[in-house]
Amino acid sequence: MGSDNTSGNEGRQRILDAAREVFAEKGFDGARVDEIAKRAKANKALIYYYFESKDRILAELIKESVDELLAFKDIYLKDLHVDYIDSDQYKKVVDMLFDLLESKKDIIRIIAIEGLKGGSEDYSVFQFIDPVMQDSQERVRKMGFTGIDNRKFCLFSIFTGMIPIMMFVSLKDKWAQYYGYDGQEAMAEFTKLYKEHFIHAMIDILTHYDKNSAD
Amino acid sequence: MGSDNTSGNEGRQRILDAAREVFAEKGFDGARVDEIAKRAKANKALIYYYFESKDRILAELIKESVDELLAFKDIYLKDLHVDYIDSDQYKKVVDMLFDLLESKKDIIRIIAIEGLKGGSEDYSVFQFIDPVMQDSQERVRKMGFTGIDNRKFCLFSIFTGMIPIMMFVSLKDKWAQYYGYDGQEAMAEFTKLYKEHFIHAMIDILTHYDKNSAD
Amino acid sequence: MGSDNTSGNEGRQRILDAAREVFAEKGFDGARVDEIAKRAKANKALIYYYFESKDRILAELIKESVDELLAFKDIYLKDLHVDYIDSDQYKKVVDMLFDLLESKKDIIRIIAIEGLKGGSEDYSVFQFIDPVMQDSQERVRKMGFTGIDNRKFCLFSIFTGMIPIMMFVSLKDKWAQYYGYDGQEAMAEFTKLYKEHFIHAMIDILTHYDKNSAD
Amino acid sequence: MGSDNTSGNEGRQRILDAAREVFAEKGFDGARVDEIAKRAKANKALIYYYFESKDRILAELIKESVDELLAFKDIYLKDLHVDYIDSDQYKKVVDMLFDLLESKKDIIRIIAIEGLKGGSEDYSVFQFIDPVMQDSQERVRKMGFTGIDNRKFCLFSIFTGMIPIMMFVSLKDKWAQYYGYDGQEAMAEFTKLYKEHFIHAMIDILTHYDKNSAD
DNA sequence: CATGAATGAGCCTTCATTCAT
DNA sequence: TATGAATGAAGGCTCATTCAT
Repeated sequence: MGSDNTSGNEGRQRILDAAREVFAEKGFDGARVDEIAKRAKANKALIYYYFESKDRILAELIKESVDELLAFKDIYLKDLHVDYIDSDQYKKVVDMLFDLLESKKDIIRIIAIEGLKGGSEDYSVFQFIDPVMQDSQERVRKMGFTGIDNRKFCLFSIFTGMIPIMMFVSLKDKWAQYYGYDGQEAMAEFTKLYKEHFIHAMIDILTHYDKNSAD
Repeated sequence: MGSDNTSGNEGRQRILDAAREVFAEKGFDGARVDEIAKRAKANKALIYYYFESKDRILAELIKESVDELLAFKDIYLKDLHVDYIDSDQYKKVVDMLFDLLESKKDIIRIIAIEGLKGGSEDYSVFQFIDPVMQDSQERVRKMGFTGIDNRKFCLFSIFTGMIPIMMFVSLKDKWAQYYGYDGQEAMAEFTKLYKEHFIHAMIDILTHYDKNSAD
Repeated sequence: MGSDNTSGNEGRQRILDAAREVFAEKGFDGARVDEIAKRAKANKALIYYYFESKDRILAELIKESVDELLAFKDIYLKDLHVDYIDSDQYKKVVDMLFDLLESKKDIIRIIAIEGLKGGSEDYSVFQFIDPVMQDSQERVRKMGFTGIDNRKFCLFSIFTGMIPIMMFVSLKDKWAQYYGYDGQEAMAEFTKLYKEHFIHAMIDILTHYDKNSAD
Repeated sequence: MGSDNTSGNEGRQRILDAAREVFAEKGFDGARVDEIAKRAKANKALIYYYFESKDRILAELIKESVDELLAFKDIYLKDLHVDYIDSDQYKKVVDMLFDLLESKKDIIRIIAIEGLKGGSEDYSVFQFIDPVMQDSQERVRKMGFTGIDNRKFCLFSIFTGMIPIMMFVSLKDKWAQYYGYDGQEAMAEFTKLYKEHFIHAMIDILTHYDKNSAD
C-alpha cells in the first residue's frame, strides 16, 4: 500500500529490467520482444498487458532515468555550495554522479544509441544531460564567470563534460577488452581525473577562451 | 585512374553511399535494404550482386573509414613536428582532422552506435580512433612527458580526446536543434576550443595528474 | 489419450499433413512454404511457430515415417513364424506392408527424391528400408540359407525387394495414366505377384546364385 | 563442318554437361543457373543465349537420353535372337545395357526425381524406359509366352525390371557409403544377378503367375 | 494476471531472366 | 559469342502485436 511495487508489479518490473538489458545489448531496433519476455521469465503477451508497445517500454525506461537525474540535481546538487569546488563535499558529489551514471549505464547506452540516429526526433540525450548541465551553468555563473555566453557553456559542458562521462561508462568495458586493460582501475582513474583536474582545466579554458576570442 | 566512377562501379558506389546515409539515420538494425536501394536508385537485387549481405556493406563501410584514418595519420600527422603545437601547421592539421571527421560523421554515427551495443563484439570505435590515438601518444612521449603510463594515456586521449570530437560531429545538429543554437557556429567554436585551448589543458592535466598521484 | 488432436496441436498436425502433401507433389525444393500454409489453412508465421525451418519439417516428417517402419517391424514381423512363408499369416503381413507403404506413399516419394539427389548427405531411404531389410535378412538366415553373405543379401533385398515396392506405390498413378491402365487393379496384381511368387523367386535366386558363383 | 559440335558448340555442350551434373546433384528445383554457369565456366547470360530457359535445358537433356535408349533398342536389341537368352550375345547386351545406364546415371537420377513428383505432368521415366520395355515385351511374346496380358507385362517389366536397375545405378554409391560396402563390387554382383538369374526368375513368375490367377 | 496460439506486415535474400555492350 | 550489370518476382523467415481462454 505504501510502496508501489508491491503485489502484482514484480512482473512489470521484471519486464522493464529485462527490456533495459536487451535494449542496451542490442539497441532498440535490434532488441526482440521475445527475448525481453524470455529474460523476464514472462509470457510475451504479458508484456502487452503492461505496456502498449515496444516503443512505450523504451519511453518509460527513458523517462524513468531522466527523472532520476532531475532528482539527483534536486537532492544532491542543490545543497552544494558554490565555493566548495575543492571541498570533500564536492568530490563526494562527483563520485555520486559517476556512481549514478555507472549504475545507469544500460540506459545511457540506449539513450546514446537512439540519440546518434540522425533520422530520429529523439532528444533524450539532451533531456538526460540537461539537469546536470543547467546546474553547472548556474553554478559557474554564481562563481563569477560571467564572460561566457550560454551557447558556449552549453556546448562545452555537454561535449567535454557529460558526454565523455556517459561514453566512458558505456564503452569502458569494451575499451578494457580491446586494449587489454582493467576496467575497474580505469574507472577509478577516470573518476579521479574528472574530480581533481578536469574541472579546473575546464574553468581555465572557459576563462581564457573568452579572453582571446574575437569571432 | 582519374575518376573512380569509371566502368561499372557507379552502381556499387551509389549503394555504398546510400547505405552509409541510411545506416547513419536509422542505425544498422533500423535500416532497411529496400530504402538503401531506393536511395541508391538501384534495384534491391543489385545490392546483393555487389555485396554478400547487409552486414558486409556495414563492414566495408567501416573498413573504408578505418583505412582513411590510417591514411590521415600517415599523410598529415607524420610530418608534424613535435614542437609545432602552437604552430600554424599544427592548427591546420587539427582543422583537417575536424574536417575529416565532420565529413565522415555518418560513419562515425554508425560506428558509435554499433560500439555502444553492449552485446556485440564490435570494436570498430577503437579501431577507428586508434591511429590518431597512437600518434598523439608517440607525440606526447617525444615531447618529454614520460611520467604517464600507457593505460592512462590511452584512456584519457580516447575519452577526453577523440570521443568528444566524434560525439560532437555526430550530435551537433541535434544539439543545435534542441537548444535552438546554430550548428555551424558551434562547429567553429568547438574546433577553436580544441585547437587552441584543450590541447594545453590536456597536457597540463597529464602533467599534474601524475605528480599528485599515489594510487 | 484417445484422440491426438486435443489441445493446441491440431494446427501443428495440419501443417505437417499439408507439408507432406506439398513436398510429395513438388519435391522439397519445389515446395513453397506459402502453399503449405494455404493448404494447412494456417498463417505462414504459424509454421515457424511450430517448426524451426522448412528443413525441420522435412526432418520431422521423415523421422516419423522411419519410426513407423520400425514399429511395423516390432509389431507385425516379430511374431511371424519362419515356416509360415506360404501361410495366410505371412500373406496377411505382406498385405499389411503394402498397405502401410501405400498409405505412406507421399513420404516415400519425398524420401526417394531426396535420396536420389547425388549431392546430398541424405540417407533416409536406407534408414527407412532398414528395419524391413534387417528383418528379412534374419528371417532368411533362420530359414537355413547360410551360403549368402551380408552384402549380397543387403544388395538384393533392397534393390529387388523394397525399392521396387516403394517405386511402385510412388509411380503407379503416373504409370496408370501414362499407359492408360487402372492403378487399383495394378496395385492388386503387383501385391499378388510379390506375395505369392516373387518371394519364392528370390529365394531361388539366392540359392542358385551362390551355388553357381565363383568370383 | 561434318559433325555439329565443331566451332562454337563446345560452350553449349559444356553448359549441357554442367547442367546434367548440377541437376543430378540437387534436383531440378534445387539447381541454380548460377552454379551451372560456374561449372561450365561460362557466363550466366550465355546460357540464355543457347537455351530459352532452365526448363528447356532439362527438356533437352531428357530428350537426348530418351533418344539414346531408342537408339540402343534399334542398334543392339534388334539383332538379338529370341533363343539366345542364355547365349553370350544376350549376356553381352545386358552388360551393355547396364553400362549404358551406369553412364547415364546422372540423367536417370534427374528423370527419376522429376517423375516422383506427384504434382507434375512429367512422364519421362516411362518414355525413357519404354523402348527397352517394348522390346522385351515383343521378345517374350515371340518366345511363346502368350498367356500374359499387356498390362501385367508392362507392370512387371517396368517395376521389377528397369526400375530396379535405374534405382541401383542411381543409389548404389549412397548405398555403398551407408552400409560400408564397395560400390564397384556391388555393381558386378548386381549385373551378374540380373544377367544370369533374374531373367529366368521373371519368366518363371510370368508363367506361373498366370496359371494360378483367376482375378 | 497469465498463457499458448495465431496473424499481418514486412524483412533479408535469392533466383531466373534480360539488357547493353 | 561473350559478359558485367541490372531487374521483377518471389521465397524463407521474423517480428511486433493480438486473440481466446
